[in-house]
Amino acid sequence: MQQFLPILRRTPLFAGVSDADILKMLTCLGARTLSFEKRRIILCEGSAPTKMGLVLSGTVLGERVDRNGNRSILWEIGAGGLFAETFACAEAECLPVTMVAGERSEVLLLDAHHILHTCHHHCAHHQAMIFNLMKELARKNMEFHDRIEITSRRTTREKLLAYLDICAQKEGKRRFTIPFDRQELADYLEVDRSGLSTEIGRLRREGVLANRKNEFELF
Amino acid sequence: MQQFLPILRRTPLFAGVSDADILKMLTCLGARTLSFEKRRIILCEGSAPTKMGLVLSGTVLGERVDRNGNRSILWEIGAGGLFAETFACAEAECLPVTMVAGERSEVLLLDAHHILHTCHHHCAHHQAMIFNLMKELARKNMEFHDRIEITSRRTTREKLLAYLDICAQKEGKRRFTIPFDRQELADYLEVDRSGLSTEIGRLRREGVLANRKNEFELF
DNA sequence: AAAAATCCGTTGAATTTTCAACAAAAAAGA
DNA sequence: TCTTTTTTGTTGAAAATTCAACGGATTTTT
Repeated sequence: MQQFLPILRRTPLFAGVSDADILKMLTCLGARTLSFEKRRIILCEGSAPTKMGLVLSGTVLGERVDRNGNRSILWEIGAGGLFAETFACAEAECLPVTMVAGERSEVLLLDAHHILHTCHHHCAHHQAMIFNLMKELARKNMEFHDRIEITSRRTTREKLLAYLDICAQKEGKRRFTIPFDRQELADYLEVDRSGLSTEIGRLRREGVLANRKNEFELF
Repeated sequence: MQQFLPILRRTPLFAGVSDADILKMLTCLGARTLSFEKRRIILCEGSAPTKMGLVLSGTVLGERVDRNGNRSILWEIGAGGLFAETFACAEAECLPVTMVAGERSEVLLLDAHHILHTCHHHCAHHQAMIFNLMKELARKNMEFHDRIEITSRRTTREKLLAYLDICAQKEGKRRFTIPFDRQELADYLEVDRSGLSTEIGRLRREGVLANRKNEFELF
């Protein structure tokens, strides 16, 4: 596990915990690392949320598919990010989403039970971890607001512009690369892919933006 | 505050705390009760999230309005429910939503600072409260999934049916009363009000459901 | 380097939503 | 009770989305 310490240190879950203690806690939490190829399922909708995950490398997508086959992407989680912590903390009956690797990725899976129910060895850190989890849950909750800011718009054009605005804001530049391909972007915005392509073309012709593949620039 | 104990006891924030301790904590948390007429703003978008709220009676709606004047309703919170805890816990810069009274309501406002940063008097309960908050944040987070299950659908008809299905499931009956009027329901589903009315009429004619005002029955 | 698979942009037709306006019904107020 | 206000249902026209299909471009695999 040693090799992952640089990432684990910067993780919300272990904020303020020393390296030595992180390693101790990992065994206590039943941590194990796993690798996944692109598109492979990490946690499957309907399964019991007994584990939460931590992205060591690559990216993980949270998605769901409705009966009509429309996929929605809920999160895109990069290295250092947590996933499935919500369902573990809520002690939900079954996962309402599927977590898949967005690219070749390594993840750490932790036993949720050991996080929620105090153990005897590391109680001092346990309280810190609960606090960290609370902060992280609040942050995740806020993230939904960005998504609602986007998906509540009525037209493809407005959704796309709202999304790009938020990206530019987060990046601090008017030029940035988005982490989605076209289909994934459509599934994140909850619109039709072809309509999205059309709209991007239109905005480009209107001089509102420029793009080459996933690299966008707003004018 | 005595008169509100029956509600406060059943509140997620004070789960497992004795009546006497609840009362002690209320003063520690700078609690004060306020009354609001229907439609009155309780917390305003853009203000600093220094307080979180607890519904003592009535209902509170969380909403936001985009530049085109489309309102989205994010939550409908009944007696005993918490609100604005996310922004307090995330220590956000400003509120991204507005909380308004859905009807004549009484609410308790608590200083967020005192919840996140330990005080000397009630540390034992403080830890319990952090844990309760974590659970509540996770639950709120899960609630978003119901809303996404609804708003990710592409048509008004599908959104409405998804919503009614979830209502029926929660209620455990095929007959139930929804907490929204037509405009509010449209703003929750993020569709056009007139289109929603048309769709309800169509579903009624097709024999899929029956309704009288806000009382629905699914067949 | 060639072949296969995937991704992306475009198009047109069908479906659906939105918007504005209006009237009936219901609720609130005088 | 009567009046006023608010809510709800309807309609038709304009706008937007979805869907299916296709070809070219790019990437991956062999």
